[in-house]
Amino acid sequence: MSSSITEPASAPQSKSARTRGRILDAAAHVLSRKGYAGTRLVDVATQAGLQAPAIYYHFASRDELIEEVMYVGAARVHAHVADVLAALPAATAPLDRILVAVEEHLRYELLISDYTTASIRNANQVPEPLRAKSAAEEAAYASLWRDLFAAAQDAGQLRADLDLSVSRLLLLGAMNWAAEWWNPRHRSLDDLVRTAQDMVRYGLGTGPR
Amino acid sequence: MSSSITEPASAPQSKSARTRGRILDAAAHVLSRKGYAGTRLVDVATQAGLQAPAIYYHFASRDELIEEVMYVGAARVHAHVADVLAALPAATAPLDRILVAVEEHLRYELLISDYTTASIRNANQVPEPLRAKSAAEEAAYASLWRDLFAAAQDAGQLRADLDLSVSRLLLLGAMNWAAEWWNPRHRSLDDLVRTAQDMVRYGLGTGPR
DNA sequence: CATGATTTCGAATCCTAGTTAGAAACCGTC
DNA sequence: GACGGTTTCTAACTAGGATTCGAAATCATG
Repeated sequence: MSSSITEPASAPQSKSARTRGRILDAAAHVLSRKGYAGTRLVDVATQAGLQAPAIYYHFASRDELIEEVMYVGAARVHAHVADVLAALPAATAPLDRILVAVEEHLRYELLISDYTTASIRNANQVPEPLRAKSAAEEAAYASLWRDLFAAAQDAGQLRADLDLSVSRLLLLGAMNWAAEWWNPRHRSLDDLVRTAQDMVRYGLGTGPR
Repeated sequence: MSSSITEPASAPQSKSARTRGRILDAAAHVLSRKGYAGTRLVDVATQAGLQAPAIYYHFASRDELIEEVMYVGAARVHAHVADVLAALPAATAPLDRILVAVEEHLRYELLISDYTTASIRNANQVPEPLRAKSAAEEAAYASLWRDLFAAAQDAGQLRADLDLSVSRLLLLGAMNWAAEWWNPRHRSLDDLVRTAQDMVRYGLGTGPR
């Protein structure tokens, strides 16, 4: 019930809680690949190693399951990036904070979490009622980025004429879209991170080349 | 039958051809919003102003209809951007060509075509067999961009150390993702275009600030 | 190891949506 | 304004998939 952010995959938890977690993982996996309407409980169950009806012991309905995946997806990147930023030395320059956020967002999205790609890809596909919880989370995350940009511009580290809103959305888009093409086998994540950071440094920033 | 790229919405064509076009338009509309599995023929029919079974007079199956939407979506942006580039003075600098391509891709995607957003959003959701035709088209379009980037780097207009492949994909991603958030009511498309171009000019290019 | 609670399963139900068939409506043409 | 072809409709048919139900299996604990 206390569907907090659901521990990534560590806590020893009760038997039931772990099965529940396995179902959520499976749902995230399927949802991120097949989309909202394409997510069948049979597939989720198979992936989780049980039969479809068993899902109903842990979730009231398919929609509730999906709603939670969407929420967890949004909440986790947010929490992860926020944590890393909070751990930074207070003196860290605003632009450097953005660069860190870029790196962490990309790594989390591409390495860790089916949840995040599921929530990203289905943000506009899931029916309204299911979006409430995750939308709030996304808004909060957007806010974090807005603050990062504002701080950087105040510090004169972003071009003064920059449209903060548009450039922020373009940047997030470039990163989110990476899930569509990035492939661990062909590309180094380090290169991707570096290239994205350079796009910020040189494309948005005021520093020297 | 000669499902070429299907005229955007002008040609006087036969009665039948126009209904067929209306169905395709409707399918693109629904597909871009609901995803592959969520695209119901009833919705497509309603949107096109007829009953679901009527669709079968023009298309052999739901999948065939969707396959064509995907193909047309990919083909049209490609054709549009290619045409505009071809009409440019031969002397146009490589970097300027990229800026033009950025502008045209964005305008086409956001203003003209549900097809394009449909094909973009569902590229990874549509089952393999349906992807063949559109995938080929997308590959050709990717190739166009690869050439643009290569030419610009050869001309010394892109940073020499730039990872062409990764930066190209990030740029395309930023643009494709714009369909998820850009709203004609709140944002000016001109601002978006300008900001995206600046990201290229300053973020990837070698020119002066 | 017996017992009650927890968890999962197989079978059945019900609804949705793709598809088909045949009948009507429409359209241009003589 | 009747006729043959074209286009669309209404009324089934069917399969897939969410959900429910009650029985089985599993588990923890005395």
